[in-house]
Amino acid sequence: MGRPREHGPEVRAQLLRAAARLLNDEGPAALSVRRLSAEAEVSSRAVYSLFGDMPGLLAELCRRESETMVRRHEAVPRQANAVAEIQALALAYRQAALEYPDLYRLMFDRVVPVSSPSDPDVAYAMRSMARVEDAVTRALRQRRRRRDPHQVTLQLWAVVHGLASLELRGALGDPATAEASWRDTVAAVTAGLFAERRARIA
Amino acid sequence: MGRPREHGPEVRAQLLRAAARLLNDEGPAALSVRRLSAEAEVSSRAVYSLFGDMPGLLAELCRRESETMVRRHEAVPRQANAVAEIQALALAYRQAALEYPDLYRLMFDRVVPVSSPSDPDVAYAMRSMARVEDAVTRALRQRRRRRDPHQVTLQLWAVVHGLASLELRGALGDPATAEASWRDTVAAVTAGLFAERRARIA
DNA sequence: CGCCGTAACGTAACGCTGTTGCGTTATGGT
DNA sequence: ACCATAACGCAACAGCGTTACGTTACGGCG
Repeated sequence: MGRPREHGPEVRAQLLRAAARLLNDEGPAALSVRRLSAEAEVSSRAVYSLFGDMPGLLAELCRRESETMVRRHEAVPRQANAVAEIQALALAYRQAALEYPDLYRLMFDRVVPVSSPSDPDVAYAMRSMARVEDAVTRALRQRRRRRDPHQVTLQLWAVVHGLASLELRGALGDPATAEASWRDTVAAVTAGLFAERRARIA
Repeated sequence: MGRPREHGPEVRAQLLRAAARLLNDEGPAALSVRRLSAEAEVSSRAVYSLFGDMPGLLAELCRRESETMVRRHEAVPRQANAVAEIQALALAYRQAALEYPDLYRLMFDRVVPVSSPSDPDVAYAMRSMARVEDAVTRALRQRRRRRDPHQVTLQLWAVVHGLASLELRGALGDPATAEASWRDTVAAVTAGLFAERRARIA
Protein backbone atom coordinates (compact mmCIF):
# COMPACT_ATOMS: atom_id res chain seq x y z
CA MET A 1 0.00 0.00 0.00
CA GLY A 2 1.02 3.61 0.20
CA ARG A 3 1.40 6.29 -2.41
CA PRO A 4 2.34 4.96 -5.84
CA ARG A 5 5.92 5.51 -6.96
CA GLU A 6 6.40 8.36 -9.41
CA HIS A 7 10.19 8.36 -9.60
CA GLY A 8 10.27 5.56 -12.14
CA PRO A 9 12.70 4.44 -14.79
CA GLU A 10 11.83 7.32 -17.10
CA VAL A 11 12.73 9.88 -14.44
CA ARG A 12 15.90 7.89 -13.89
CA ALA A 13 16.68 8.11 -17.59
CA GLN A 14 15.92 11.84 -17.65
CA LEU A 15 18.32 12.45 -14.79
CA LEU A 16 21.08 10.42 -16.39
CA ARG A 17 20.58 12.15 -19.72
CA ALA A 18 20.67 15.56 -18.06
CA ALA A 19 23.78 14.55 -16.14
CA ALA A 20 25.59 13.41 -19.27
CA ARG A 21 24.59 16.58 -21.07
CA LEU A 22 25.66 18.85 -18.23
CA LEU A 23 28.94 17.02 -17.85
CA ASN A 24 29.82 17.36 -21.51
CA ASP A 25 28.47 20.88 -21.97
CA GLU A 26 29.49 22.63 -18.78
CA GLY A 27 32.01 20.34 -17.13
CA PRO A 28 32.06 18.51 -13.81
CA ALA A 29 31.43 21.65 -11.77
CA ALA A 30 27.90 21.88 -13.18
CA LEU A 31 26.99 18.46 -11.79
CA SER A 32 24.99 19.23 -8.68
CA VAL A 33 21.80 17.77 -7.30
CA ARG A 34 19.89 21.02 -7.57
CA ARG A 35 21.11 21.87 -11.04
CA LEU A 36 20.49 18.34 -12.20
CA SER A 37 16.98 18.08 -10.82
CA ALA A 38 16.09 21.50 -12.19
CA GLU A 39 17.40 20.47 -15.61
CA ALA A 40 15.42 17.23 -15.55
CA GLU A 41 12.41 19.09 -14.11
CA VAL A 42 12.02 16.76 -11.19
CA SER A 43 12.41 17.35 -7.47
CA SER A 44 15.83 17.02 -5.94
CA ARG A 45 14.43 14.18 -3.88
CA ALA A 46 14.24 12.03 -7.00
CA VAL A 47 18.03 11.74 -7.02
CA TYR A 48 17.95 10.22 -3.57
CA SER A 49 14.97 7.98 -4.29
CA LEU A 50 16.58 6.57 -7.43
CA PHE A 51 20.31 6.61 -6.72
CA GLY A 52 20.65 6.82 -2.97
CA ASP A 53 22.88 9.85 -3.18
CA MET A 54 24.88 11.94 -5.61
CA PRO A 55 27.89 9.58 -5.69
CA GLY A 56 25.40 6.83 -6.51
CA LEU A 57 24.21 8.72 -9.56
CA LEU A 58 27.79 9.38 -10.65
CA ALA A 59 28.61 5.71 -10.16
CA GLU A 60 25.77 4.87 -12.53
CA LEU A 61 27.28 7.32 -15.01
CA CYS A 62 30.61 5.55 -14.65
CA ARG A 63 28.94 2.19 -15.15
CA ARG A 64 27.55 3.42 -18.45
CA GLU A 65 30.93 4.75 -19.50
CA SER A 66 32.48 1.37 -18.76
CA GLU A 67 29.77 -0.13 -20.98
CA THR A 68 30.90 1.96 -23.92
CA MET A 69 34.44 0.99 -23.04
CA VAL A 70 33.44 -2.66 -23.23
CA ARG A 71 31.60 -2.10 -26.51
CA ARG A 72 34.60 -0.40 -28.07
CA HIS A 73 36.87 -3.21 -26.99
CA GLU A 74 34.59 -5.94 -28.18
CA ALA A 75 34.19 -4.21 -31.53
CA VAL A 76 37.88 -4.78 -32.22
CA PRO A 77 38.15 -7.81 -34.51
CA ARG A 78 40.18 -10.77 -33.34
CA GLN A 79 43.32 -11.23 -35.32
CA ALA A 80 45.77 -14.04 -35.82
CA ASN A 81 48.53 -11.62 -34.81
CA ALA A 82 47.68 -11.11 -31.16
CA VAL A 83 50.20 -8.32 -30.70
CA ALA A 84 48.63 -6.33 -33.52
CA GLU A 85 45.27 -6.99 -31.88
CA ILE A 86 46.54 -5.57 -28.60
CA GLN A 87 47.65 -2.43 -30.40
CA ALA A 88 44.18 -2.10 -31.92
CA LEU A 89 42.64 -2.56 -28.48
CA ALA A 90 44.81 0.25 -27.15
CA LEU A 91 43.50 2.58 -29.84
CA ALA A 92 39.96 1.51 -28.96
CA TYR A 93 40.71 2.51 -25.39
CA ARG A 94 41.87 5.89 -26.67
CA GLN A 95 38.69 6.35 -28.68
CA ALA A 96 36.55 5.60 -25.65
CA ALA A 97 38.49 8.07 -23.53
CA LEU A 98 38.28 10.80 -26.18
CA GLU A 99 34.59 10.26 -26.86
CA TYR A 100 33.52 11.55 -23.46
CA PRO A 101 36.60 13.05 -21.80
CA ASP A 102 34.83 14.23 -18.68
CA LEU A 103 33.19 10.88 -18.26
CA TYR A 104 36.59 9.21 -18.51
CA ARG A 105 38.00 11.61 -15.94
CA LEU A 106 34.99 10.90 -13.76
CA MET A 107 35.90 7.21 -13.79
CA PHE A 108 39.59 7.53 -13.14
CA ASP A 109 40.52 10.91 -11.77
CA ARG A 110 37.73 11.16 -9.25
CA VAL A 111 37.13 14.81 -10.06
CA VAL A 112 34.00 14.39 -8.05
CA PRO A 113 33.55 11.85 -5.26
CA VAL A 114 32.15 8.66 -6.73
CA SER A 115 30.89 5.95 -4.44
CA SER A 116 33.05 2.85 -4.48
CA PRO A 117 31.73 0.58 -7.20
CA SER A 118 29.87 -2.43 -5.93
CA ASP A 119 31.14 -5.91 -6.77
CA PRO A 120 28.91 -6.53 -9.82
CA ASP A 121 29.99 -3.16 -11.21
CA VAL A 122 33.60 -4.12 -10.81
CA ALA A 123 32.93 -7.45 -12.47
CA TYR A 124 31.32 -5.69 -15.39
CA ALA A 125 34.10 -3.17 -15.78
CA MET A 126 36.58 -6.02 -15.85
CA ARG A 127 35.05 -7.28 -19.08
CA SER A 128 37.19 -4.81 -21.03
CA MET A 129 40.21 -6.19 -19.29
CA ALA A 130 39.14 -9.75 -20.00
CA ARG A 131 39.05 -8.94 -23.69
CA VAL A 132 42.61 -7.63 -23.48
CA GLU A 133 43.79 -10.44 -21.27
CA ASP A 134 42.63 -12.93 -23.86
CA ALA A 135 44.74 -11.26 -26.52
CA VAL A 136 47.66 -11.05 -24.11
CA THR A 137 47.45 -14.74 -23.38
CA ARG A 138 47.54 -15.55 -27.09
CA ALA A 139 50.38 -13.10 -27.69
CA LEU A 140 52.44 -14.66 -24.95
CA ARG A 141 51.85 -18.10 -26.40
CA GLN A 142 52.68 -16.96 -29.93
CA ARG A 143 55.89 -15.34 -28.79
CA ARG A 144 56.70 -18.21 -26.46
CA ARG A 145 57.04 -16.02 -23.42
CA ARG A 146 56.18 -17.12 -19.89
CA ARG A 147 54.51 -14.30 -18.04
CA ASP A 148 51.41 -13.86 -15.96
CA PRO A 149 48.79 -12.64 -18.48
CA HIS A 150 46.94 -10.77 -15.76
CA GLN A 151 50.04 -8.86 -14.72
CA VAL A 152 50.84 -8.02 -18.32
CA THR A 153 47.28 -6.81 -18.84
CA LEU A 154 47.59 -4.53 -15.83
CA GLN A 155 50.84 -3.16 -17.20
CA LEU A 156 49.20 -2.42 -20.52
CA TRP A 157 46.33 -0.80 -18.71
CA ALA A 158 48.76 1.47 -16.89
CA VAL A 159 50.29 2.50 -20.19
CA VAL A 160 47.04 3.34 -21.96
CA HIS A 161 45.64 5.08 -18.91
CA GLY A 162 48.78 7.18 -18.65
CA LEU A 163 48.52 8.11 -22.29
CA ALA A 164 44.83 8.92 -21.98
CA SER A 165 45.43 10.97 -18.86
CA LEU A 166 48.14 13.05 -20.50
CA GLU A 167 46.24 13.49 -23.72
CA LEU A 168 43.10 14.66 -21.93
CA ARG A 169 45.28 17.16 -20.10
CA GLY A 170 46.49 18.40 -23.48
CA ALA A 171 50.07 17.31 -22.86
CA LEU A 172 50.35 15.23 -26.00
CA GLY A 173 49.76 18.08 -28.44
CA ASP A 174 47.31 18.05 -31.30
CA PRO A 175 45.31 14.87 -31.98
CA ALA A 176 47.56 13.74 -34.82
CA THR A 177 50.71 14.03 -32.74
CA ALA A 178 48.92 12.40 -29.84
CA GLU A 179 47.86 9.45 -31.96
CA ALA A 180 51.42 9.04 -33.16
CA SER A 181 52.56 9.00 -29.54
CA TRP A 182 49.95 6.38 -28.73
CA ARG A 183 50.96 4.14 -31.61
CA ASP A 184 54.64 4.52 -30.91
CA THR A 185 54.37 3.95 -27.16
CA VAL A 186 52.11 0.95 -27.50
CA ALA A 187 54.36 -0.48 -30.21
CA ALA A 188 57.38 -0.01 -27.97
CA VAL A 189 55.85 -1.57 -24.89
CA THR A 190 54.40 -4.51 -26.78
CA ALA A 191 57.72 -4.97 -28.53
CA GLY A 192 59.39 -5.10 -25.15
CA LEU A 193 56.79 -7.30 -23.49
CA PHE A 194 56.35 -9.75 -26.32
CA ALA A 195 59.85 -9.78 -27.80
CA GLU A 196 60.61 -13.24 -29.08
CA ARG A 197 63.47 -15.09 -27.45
CA ARG A 198 66.35 -12.81 -26.41
CA ALA A 199 66.28 -11.53 -22.85
CA ARG A 200 65.42 -7.89 -22.41
CA ILE A 201 68.23 -5.43 -21.93
CA ALA A 202 69.38 -4.46 -18.49
CA MET B 1 51.13 53.68 5.40
CA GLY B 2 48.23 51.73 6.78
CA ARG B 3 48.06 48.91 9.24
CA PRO B 4 51.17 46.72 9.22
CA ARG B 5 50.86 43.33 7.57
CA GLU B 6 50.48 40.44 10.01
CA HIS B 7 49.88 37.66 7.51
CA GLY B 8 53.57 37.22 6.80
CA PRO B 9 55.75 34.39 5.62
CA GLU B 10 55.52 32.51 8.92
CA VAL B 11 51.72 32.43 8.72
CA ARG B 12 52.11 31.27 5.15
CA ALA B 13 54.39 28.47 6.31
CA GLN B 14 51.97 27.53 9.09
CA LEU B 15 49.11 27.27 6.62
CA LEU B 16 51.11 25.16 4.21
CA ARG B 17 52.31 22.88 6.99
CA ALA B 18 48.76 22.46 8.29
CA ALA B 19 47.53 21.77 4.76
CA ALA B 20 50.16 19.10 4.16
CA ARG B 21 49.38 17.50 7.52
CA LEU B 22 45.62 17.53 6.95
CA LEU B 23 46.02 16.14 3.46
CA ASN B 24 48.15 13.24 4.61
CA ASP B 25 46.25 12.54 7.82
CA GLU B 26 42.64 13.01 6.84
CA GLY B 27 42.61 13.08 3.06
CA PRO B 28 41.60 15.69 0.53
CA ALA B 29 38.11 16.13 1.98
CA ALA B 30 39.58 17.71 5.10
CA LEU B 31 41.17 20.51 3.09
CA SER B 32 38.88 23.46 3.59
CA VAL B 33 39.57 27.11 4.31
CA ARG B 34 37.86 27.06 7.68
CA ARG B 35 39.43 23.81 8.81
CA LEU B 36 42.82 24.95 7.62
CA SER B 37 42.69 28.35 9.27
CA ALA B 38 41.43 26.82 12.51
CA GLU B 39 44.27 24.30 12.43
CA ALA B 40 46.87 27.01 11.80
CA GLU B 41 45.13 29.26 14.36
CA VAL B 42 44.79 32.15 11.97
CA SER B 43 41.75 33.84 10.50
CA SER B 44 40.27 32.42 7.34
CA ARG B 45 41.06 35.72 5.68
CA ALA B 46 44.77 34.90 5.85
CA VAL B 47 44.29 32.30 3.12
CA TYR B 48 42.98 34.97 0.79
CA SER B 49 45.59 37.55 1.77
CA LEU B 50 48.44 35.10 1.17
CA PHE B 51 47.24 32.84 -1.63
CA GLY B 52 44.43 34.72 -3.33
CA ASP B 53 42.03 31.83 -2.94
CA MET B 54 41.88 28.17 -2.00
CA PRO B 55 43.03 26.91 -5.42
CA GLY B 56 45.99 29.27 -5.05
CA LEU B 57 46.99 27.59 -1.82
CA LEU B 58 46.61 24.16 -3.38
CA ALA B 59 48.70 25.30 -6.34
CA GLU B 60 51.43 26.25 -3.93
CA LEU B 61 51.18 22.76 -2.40
CA CYS B 62 51.55 21.30 -5.88
CA ARG B 63 54.55 23.50 -6.54
CA ARG B 64 56.22 22.07 -3.45
CA GLU B 65 55.41 18.54 -4.48
CA SER B 66 56.99 19.19 -7.85
CA GLU B 67 60.05 20.41 -5.96
CA THR B 68 60.42 17.08 -4.18
CA MET B 69 59.84 15.44 -7.54
CA VAL B 70 62.74 17.45 -8.95
CA ARG B 71 64.91 16.62 -5.96
CA ARG B 72 64.24 12.91 -6.30
CA HIS B 73 65.07 13.02 -9.97
CA GLU B 74 68.25 15.01 -9.52
CA ALA B 75 69.36 12.63 -6.76
CA VAL B 76 69.57 9.82 -9.30
CA PRO B 77 73.23 9.43 -10.28
CA ARG B 78 74.14 9.83 -13.91
CA GLN B 79 75.27 6.61 -15.46
CA ALA B 80 77.16 5.66 -18.56
CA ASN B 81 74.28 3.36 -19.46
CA ALA B 82 71.58 5.92 -20.16
CA VAL B 83 68.82 3.32 -20.43
CA ALA B 84 69.63 2.00 -16.97
CA GLU B 85 69.58 5.60 -15.78
CA ILE B 86 66.12 6.08 -17.22
CA GLN B 87 64.91 3.03 -15.35
CA ALA B 88 66.37 4.47 -12.14
CA LEU B 89 64.61 7.77 -12.85
CA ALA B 90 61.32 5.92 -13.25
CA LEU B 91 61.74 4.36 -9.82
CA ALA B 92 62.54 7.80 -8.42
CA TYR B 93 59.25 8.99 -9.88
CA ARG B 94 57.52 6.12 -8.12
CA GLN B 95 59.14 7.00 -4.80
CA ALA B 96 57.99 10.60 -5.12
CA ALA B 97 54.44 9.49 -5.88
CA LEU B 98 54.37 7.04 -2.99
CA GLU B 99 55.89 9.46 -0.50
CA TYR B 100 52.84 11.72 -0.47
CA PRO B 101 50.10 9.93 -2.41
CA ASP B 102 47.44 12.56 -1.85
CA LEU B 103 49.83 15.29 -2.91
CA TYR B 104 50.55 13.36 -6.09
CA ARG B 105 46.84 12.94 -6.74
CA LEU B 106 46.39 16.63 -6.05
CA MET B 107 48.84 17.41 -8.84
CA PHE B 108 47.50 15.04 -11.44
CA ASP B 109 44.01 13.84 -10.65
CA ARG B 110 42.61 17.21 -9.67
CA VAL B 111 40.70 15.71 -6.74
CA VAL B 112 40.17 19.30 -5.74
CA PRO B 113 40.06 22.24 -8.12
CA VAL B 114 43.57 23.61 -8.46
CA SER B 115 44.14 26.90 -10.22
CA SER B 116 45.94 26.49 -13.51
CA PRO B 117 49.65 26.72 -12.83
CA SER B 118 51.23 29.97 -13.93
CA ASP B 119 54.00 29.93 -16.47
CA PRO B 120 56.96 30.02 -14.05
CA ASP B 121 55.38 27.14 -12.14
CA VAL B 122 55.15 25.13 -15.31
CA ALA B 123 58.75 25.97 -16.13
CA TYR B 124 59.82 24.75 -12.72
CA ALA B 125 57.85 21.54 -12.91
CA MET B 126 59.47 20.84 -16.24
CA ARG B 127 62.85 20.54 -14.55
CA SER B 128 62.07 16.91 -13.70
CA MET B 129 61.32 16.31 -17.33
CA ALA B 130 64.52 18.04 -18.38
CA ARG B 131 66.49 15.62 -16.25
CA VAL B 132 64.79 12.70 -17.97
CA GLU B 133 65.06 14.24 -21.40
CA ASP B 134 68.79 14.51 -20.94
CA ALA B 135 69.03 10.80 -20.25
CA VAL B 136 66.71 10.05 -23.16
CA THR B 137 68.88 12.07 -25.50
CA ARG B 138 71.95 10.13 -24.44
CA ALA B 139 70.14 6.82 -24.67
CA LEU B 140 69.00 7.57 -28.20
CA ARG B 141 72.52 8.45 -29.20
CA GLN B 142 73.96 5.35 -27.54
CA ARG B 143 71.46 3.11 -29.26
CA ARG B 144 71.77 5.00 -32.52
CA ARG B 145 68.08 5.73 -32.79
CA ARG B 146 66.62 8.82 -34.38
CA ARG B 147 63.66 10.02 -32.38
CA ASP B 148 62.49 13.27 -30.90
CA PRO B 149 63.81 13.18 -27.31
CA HIS B 150 60.97 15.38 -26.12
CA GLN B 151 58.34 13.06 -27.57
CA VAL B 152 60.04 10.04 -26.04
CA THR B 153 60.20 11.79 -22.68
CA LEU B 154 56.47 12.48 -22.85
CA GLN B 155 55.84 8.83 -23.66
CA LEU B 156 57.89 7.75 -20.67
CA TRP B 157 56.01 10.24 -18.53
CA ALA B 158 52.74 8.70 -19.64
CA VAL B 159 53.97 5.26 -18.66
CA VAL B 160 55.18 6.20 -15.19
CA HIS B 161 52.11 8.31 -14.52
CA GLY B 162 49.88 5.43 -15.53
CA LEU B 163 51.76 3.10 -13.24
CA ALA B 164 51.63 5.59 -10.38
CA SER B 165 47.94 6.21 -10.93
CA LEU B 166 47.10 2.52 -10.84
CA GLU B 167 49.33 1.78 -7.88
CA LEU B 168 47.86 4.61 -5.82
CA ARG B 169 44.46 3.18 -6.65
CA GLY B 170 45.64 -0.15 -5.27
CA ALA B 171 45.35 -1.89 -8.63
CA LEU B 172 48.93 -3.13 -8.69
CA GLY B 173 48.65 -5.26 -5.56
CA ASP B 174 51.08 -5.21 -2.66
CA PRO B 175 54.15 -2.96 -2.87
CA ALA B 176 56.48 -5.79 -3.85
CA THR B 177 54.28 -6.90 -6.73
CA ALA B 178 53.79 -3.28 -7.72
CA GLU B 179 57.50 -2.64 -7.80
CA ALA B 180 57.98 -5.71 -9.96
CA SER B 181 55.33 -4.36 -12.34
CA TRP B 182 57.11 -1.02 -12.45
CA ARG B 183 60.47 -2.58 -13.20
CA ASP B 184 59.06 -4.92 -15.78
CA THR B 185 56.97 -2.31 -17.57
CA VAL B 186 59.73 0.27 -17.64
CA ALA B 187 62.18 -2.37 -18.84
CA ALA B 188 59.77 -3.39 -21.58
CA VAL B 189 59.06 0.13 -22.80
CA THR B 190 62.70 1.17 -22.73
CA ALA B 191 63.62 -2.03 -24.51
CA GLY B 192 61.09 -1.17 -27.18
CA LEU B 193 62.00 2.49 -27.43
CA PHE B 194 65.75 2.07 -27.34
CA ALA B 195 66.14 -1.25 -29.08
CA GLU B 196 69.34 -1.21 -31.08
CA ARG B 197 69.01 -1.54 -34.82
CA ARG B 198 66.18 -3.89 -35.88
CA ALA B 199 62.85 -2.27 -36.62
CA ARG B 200 60.12 -2.81 -34.08
CA ILE B 201 57.59 -5.50 -34.70
CA ALA B 202 54.35 -4.75 -36.49
C1' DC C 1 -18.72 3.87 0.52
C1' DG C 2 -15.61 6.05 3.67
C1' DC C 3 -11.91 5.93 6.57
C1' DC C 4 -7.10 5.02 7.82
C1' DG C 5 -2.45 3.31 7.54
C1' DT C 6 1.29 3.76 4.72
C1' DA C 7 4.56 5.09 1.47
C1' DA C 8 6.40 8.37 -1.61
C1' DC C 9 6.28 13.06 -2.49
C1' DG C 10 8.10 18.28 -2.50
C1' DT C 11 9.91 21.69 0.47
C1' DA C 12 12.45 23.70 3.86
C1' DA C 13 16.02 23.39 6.76
C1' DC C 14 20.90 21.94 8.50
C1' DG C 15 25.68 22.08 8.29
C1' DC C 16 29.02 22.66 5.34
C1' DT C 17 31.78 24.92 1.42
C1' DG C 18 34.51 29.09 -0.94
C1' DT C 19 34.28 33.84 -1.12
C1' DT C 20 33.46 38.81 -0.11
C1' DG C 21 31.63 43.14 2.01
C1' DC C 22 31.91 45.61 6.29
C1' DG C 23 33.05 47.57 10.60
C1' DT C 24 37.29 47.85 13.32
C1' DT C 25 41.99 48.50 14.47
C1' DA C 26 46.62 49.82 14.15
C1' DT C 27 50.01 52.47 12.15
C1' DG C 28 52.80 56.18 9.31
C1' DG C 29 52.63 60.91 7.53
C1' DT C 30 51.15 65.72 8.22
C1' DA D 1 47.44 64.96 17.85
C1' DC D 2 44.96 63.72 14.20
C1' DC D 3 43.65 61.52 9.97
C1' DA D 4 44.11 58.72 5.85
C1' DT D 5 45.02 54.21 4.81
C1' DA D 6 45.60 49.41 4.77
C1' DA D 7 45.11 45.02 6.79
C1' DC D 8 42.51 42.76 10.10
C1' DG D 9 38.48 39.46 11.99
C1' DC D 10 33.79 38.59 11.56
C1' DA D 11 29.55 37.85 9.55
C1' DA D 12 27.00 37.33 5.72
C1' DC D 13 25.94 35.27 0.88
C1' DA D 14 25.24 31.87 -2.44
C1' DG D 15 25.76 27.33 -3.25
C1' DC D 16 26.61 22.43 -2.06
C1' DG D 17 24.88 17.37 -0.42
C1' DT D 18 21.76 15.58 2.60
C1' DT D 19 17.72 14.87 5.65
C1' DA D 20 13.71 15.81 8.66
C1' DC D 21 9.01 17.09 8.08
C1' DG D 22 4.47 18.05 6.66
C1' DT D 23 1.58 16.68 2.76
C1' DT D 24 -0.59 13.86 -0.59
C1' DA D 25 -2.27 9.84 -2.86
C1' DC D 26 -3.50 5.37 -2.88
C1' DG D 27 -4.87 0.11 -1.21
C1' DG D 28 -7.13 -2.59 2.31
C1' DC D 29 -10.79 -2.90 5.71
C1' DG D 30 -14.84 -1.79 8.52
